[in-house]
Amino acid sequence: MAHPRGGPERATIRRVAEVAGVSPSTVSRTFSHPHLLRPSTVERVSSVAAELGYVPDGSAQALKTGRRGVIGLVVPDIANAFFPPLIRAAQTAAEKAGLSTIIGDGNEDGTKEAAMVGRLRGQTDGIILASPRTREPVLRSLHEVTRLVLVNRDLAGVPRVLIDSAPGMRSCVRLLAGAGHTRIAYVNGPAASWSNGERLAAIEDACREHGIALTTLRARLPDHDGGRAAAAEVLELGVTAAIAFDDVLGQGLLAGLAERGVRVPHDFSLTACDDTVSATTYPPMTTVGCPIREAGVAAVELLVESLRGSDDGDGNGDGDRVRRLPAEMVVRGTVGRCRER
Amino acid sequence: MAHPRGGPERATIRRVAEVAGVSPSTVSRTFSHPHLLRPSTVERVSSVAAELGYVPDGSAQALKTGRRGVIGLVVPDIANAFFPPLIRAAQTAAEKAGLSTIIGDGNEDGTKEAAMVGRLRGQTDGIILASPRTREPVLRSLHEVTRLVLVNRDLAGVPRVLIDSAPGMRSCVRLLAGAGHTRIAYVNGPAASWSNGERLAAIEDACREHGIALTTLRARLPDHDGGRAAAAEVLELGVTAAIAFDDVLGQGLLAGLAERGVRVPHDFSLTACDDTVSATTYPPMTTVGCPIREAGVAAVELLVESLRGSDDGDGNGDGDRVRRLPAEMVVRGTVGRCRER
DNA sequence: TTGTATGCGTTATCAG
DNA sequence: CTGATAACGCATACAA
Repeated sequence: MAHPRGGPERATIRRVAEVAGVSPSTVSRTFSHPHLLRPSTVERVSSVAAELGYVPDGSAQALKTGRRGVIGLVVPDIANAFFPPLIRAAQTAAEKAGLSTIIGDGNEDGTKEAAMVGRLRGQTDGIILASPRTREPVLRSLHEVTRLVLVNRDLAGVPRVLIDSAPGMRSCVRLLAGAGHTRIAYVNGPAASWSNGERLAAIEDACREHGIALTTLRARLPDHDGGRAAAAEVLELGVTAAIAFDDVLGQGLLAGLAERGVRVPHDFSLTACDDTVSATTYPPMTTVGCPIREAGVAAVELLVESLRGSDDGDGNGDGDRVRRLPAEMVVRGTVGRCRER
Repeated sequence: MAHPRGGPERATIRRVAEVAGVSPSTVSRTFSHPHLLRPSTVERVSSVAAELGYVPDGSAQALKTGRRGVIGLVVPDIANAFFPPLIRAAQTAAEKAGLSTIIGDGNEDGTKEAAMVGRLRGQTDGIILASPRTREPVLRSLHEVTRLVLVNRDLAGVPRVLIDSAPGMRSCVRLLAGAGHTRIAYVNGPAASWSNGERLAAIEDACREHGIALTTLRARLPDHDGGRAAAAEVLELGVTAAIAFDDVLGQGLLAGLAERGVRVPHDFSLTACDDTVSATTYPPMTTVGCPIREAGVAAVELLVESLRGSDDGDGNGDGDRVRRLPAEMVVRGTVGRCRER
């Protein structure tokens, strides 16, 4: 009915030109450079175009101009609560720059991730890789052939935005120290995660400074169930507080503790990182508020810069472009005074 | 460094042909129809292409073939926990069909949503609209000019997949009735939501059947805080159980009840819908497990069918394509025997 | 099995 | 301010 056969007959620039009684160039200019045309012409052509349901064919535009108007955004796992806000912010920022966003899911797998980038290369103007699991040399060779921006991966020479969770992590340790805790545990995140390394280092450092004994462990999987299972292990350690790699793990820990009758923050203290779900736990969780949205926007900005930088023949912009965004602690309700158990 | 100026010099099919000592069409066939070529030729061309970092230009392919290899997926809010799993599943299914996915965020705004679709129209082969907030006539006119698939919106004539939460909702009412509850409340979701209407109707029906008195209310906003605030209101109603439109609202309710010292399920019973976060609440929430991933896959399948249907000149497929996916109750720990308060 | 020629829809360049 | 023309990179019909 709507599409009798062969799909909707897409109106072309030529058809609009015919009906409007102008040349194809004029139709083109109506959409790309209306300021070069007499207002009345723009008006007339526009209305004809609307009537015919004409939309410029992106493929043809891309072929001619070399700009596809599409960027790629590859994340390890769309369903991980960390990424949707980032995606949303990036997508909005990109749209403002007239860019659409293709999402790629790397499935927490560096190889798949790299393959995605390879695929996307032919359909996009540039790609943002968030928390890439890809190995460094591969990442570098990808950067040779595509405009790349990294999020939370520190690779000199590649434009990148880094969320610096160290200050927030230090604050957490300080908060725990102030509450009298002297033995705490850190529950690690994914091994391939740059952020995990950074967080661990900051915590180790702060613990040294405050004379706190730190034990580290790794959940079976860095997800909710992993955290829940890790609760038992944490309790056996004889610590009075724990810091989780991220909110998901923290929330799992919280559930695991509740299941075992351990009341937070009365009997045990807990902090996490990211502020993705900690406002919705009960009790609300003290965490480190990562500027996830800002990171998404910054990544798009870097990419857009890089895109523009290649429009003029000038090859500047050689500076090592990095944007560091500090993450600060958000105090909620999961830290209490130390009580020996 | 990597991109001296003018960006990475993209290798073209012609350049590969030169280096490999074959004609451009042979290079083309190497990628599109390798079976038409002598294996040794494919081998040689492939290696040259790899060396040069050649990737077929999507825009040129699209222009020539009329197939862009990209579909659009527009959702009201990427950050809403309901959509990431759907996006992920759809994206994976699309990839298997050789399609990339552009995500659009409609910002819970029908007008923006429609504008997004208009924009995406020129860059995609078809668009999936999940839980569209767009008004029916607009949706219909969009369908005139683009291949469209709807999720959770029942518009005759437009291919659509509908998650039927009615059976699950009925089960919830039955479960509550069995536990002795005779007065319950339903906390509504977004007014423009088709799903909310369906759920409410099913609950009303089941309550009649079981002789349960139903009160309905609407949270300020259908989010976590809205649910938390609604807890007070629900308690004043004098009901002994509540059903929330979705998990997010339910989780908020759970938090609000906990804050007021009401223990779930001992003092009060609660169920929700979607199964997005209810496995991670404490206690884990009894809910209705919507086949979100299946819906995403089904939507892609419908779209792919529709895409293929227009390849051959045959204009069949006029049947009203609908896929209904039943949602069943998932029992967890938030329903207990009725205890008058 | 491979090469040659043409055109997809658009925009940039150049004339007028 | 507007029109004619060529070319973007590729896939295909046709020729060899």
